[in-house]
Amino acid sequence: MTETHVPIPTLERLAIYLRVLLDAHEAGIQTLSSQEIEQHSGISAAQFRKDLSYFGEFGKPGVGYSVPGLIQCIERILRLDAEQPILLVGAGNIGSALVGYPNFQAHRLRIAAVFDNNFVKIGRPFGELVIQDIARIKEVNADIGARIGIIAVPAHAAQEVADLLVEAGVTGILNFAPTILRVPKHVHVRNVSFLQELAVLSYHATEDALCVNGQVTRGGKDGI
Amino acid sequence: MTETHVPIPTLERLAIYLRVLLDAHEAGIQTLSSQEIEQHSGISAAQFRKDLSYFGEFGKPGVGYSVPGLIQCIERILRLDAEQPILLVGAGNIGSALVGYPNFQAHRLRIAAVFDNNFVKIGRPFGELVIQDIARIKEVNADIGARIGIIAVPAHAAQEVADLLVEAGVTGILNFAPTILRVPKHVHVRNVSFLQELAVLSYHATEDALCVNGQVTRGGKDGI
DNA sequence: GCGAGATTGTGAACCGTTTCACAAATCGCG
DNA sequence: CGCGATTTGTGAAACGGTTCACAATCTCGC
Repeated sequence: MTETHVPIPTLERLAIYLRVLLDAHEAGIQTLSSQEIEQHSGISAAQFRKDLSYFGEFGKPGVGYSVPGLIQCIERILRLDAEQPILLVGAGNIGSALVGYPNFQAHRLRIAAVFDNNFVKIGRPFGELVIQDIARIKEVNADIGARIGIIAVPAHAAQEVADLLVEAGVTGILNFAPTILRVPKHVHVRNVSFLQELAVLSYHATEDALCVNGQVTRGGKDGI
Repeated sequence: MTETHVPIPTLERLAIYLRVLLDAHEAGIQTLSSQEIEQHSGISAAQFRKDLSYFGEFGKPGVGYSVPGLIQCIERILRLDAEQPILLVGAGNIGSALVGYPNFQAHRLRIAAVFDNNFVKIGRPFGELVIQDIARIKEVNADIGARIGIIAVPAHAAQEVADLLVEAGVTGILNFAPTILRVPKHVHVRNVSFLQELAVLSYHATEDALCVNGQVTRGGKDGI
């Protein structure tokens, strides 16, 4: 375990392992081998061990991993051992789904404030929160100290919101708007695009041979 | 361009290019070079050209790519040239956000039916649709012929829904439930996990040195 | 028609992640 | 205690995707 850069895929899988471990813990299981983790997660035992090796040694040869112990370690790695406050921008459909999402709690993720720019919505209740004016986001986050923001606004407003989030001190953005965000190097962005996901599925949906492109694309004098 | 396997990341990017092209088309732009695509998409020009090379030759050296022409080609590749009907299972918060999502239309993706198992919800309107009994999904899809399904139900029900979707003829599943789905080899699954995304951001949120694991994890006689 | 300039398509090099395979560690049982 | 069975942690090999670099192609203007 050399103190090196951790691959993003490893971090993504860490969250999966954590879920498996929490389920096992719920079921009263005390120990799990990498083999058993593979069974429950669909991720190979070797991959699991390699992923953990970026952070240290957590298992016992011949035995496996202590479920509660590993839960604690992964939570610490992912900074989910203390409550992680989150700013949500956009009180629309997606924002609504997020504040109502039941699984955040178990991971100590908490949407601590909701913002919108629509003055009709500002002041209204939203889940257990009240929608606040996006203009006040920096001021509000001075109290909250959130490092993570979620953008759930239309594409045309996303960049502006991103700028505001960064200014408010956020270093990680979960972006639901279908746009490329420009942010400073120290800010991490993760995009969630339903369209992208469905497009990939759409490609696989029909297994017909793809129409050959040569003719179609090289026909007319002005190209494709 | 050898008829080879297309990497998933390439398909994902294809959807991004399509969005950029549609925007450009909207703006009346007729031609775009890979360099300009890079500007708008954040994806390198070389990557763009390589991605397209899996499917044929779509550009003209010295000129670039015809915007309307390339839109048509990518739509055909992604099977978005004809309307792609989709089955949605789960009339909760996430399902609600999806039927209200405005961007599907431009990509010819249409949620053609909504299902739930809650008899209180069945028969109620949901967006422009009416919630139907999940028990009838196979029967209903015999008419619709959808190849794509979306799972927006709690984790404990997800596998059962997946089985029903497969039986109804679906070959691609977009899964919002935090579970590993077991499906036949010919079915493609894509998982969307808010928790996973936020966990990765959470890891980066604090740049403190990670607590060294040696002591913490190897202390007690029963390991971690 | 032809040369200058621009841009594509793609084999080859590169790089990071995944998989493999095995030495080292631990446990249980006689 | 010592041996066999089990499982970890990790270098090394294999793999797959990305980047590079350049020949081939095309346009434009003179």
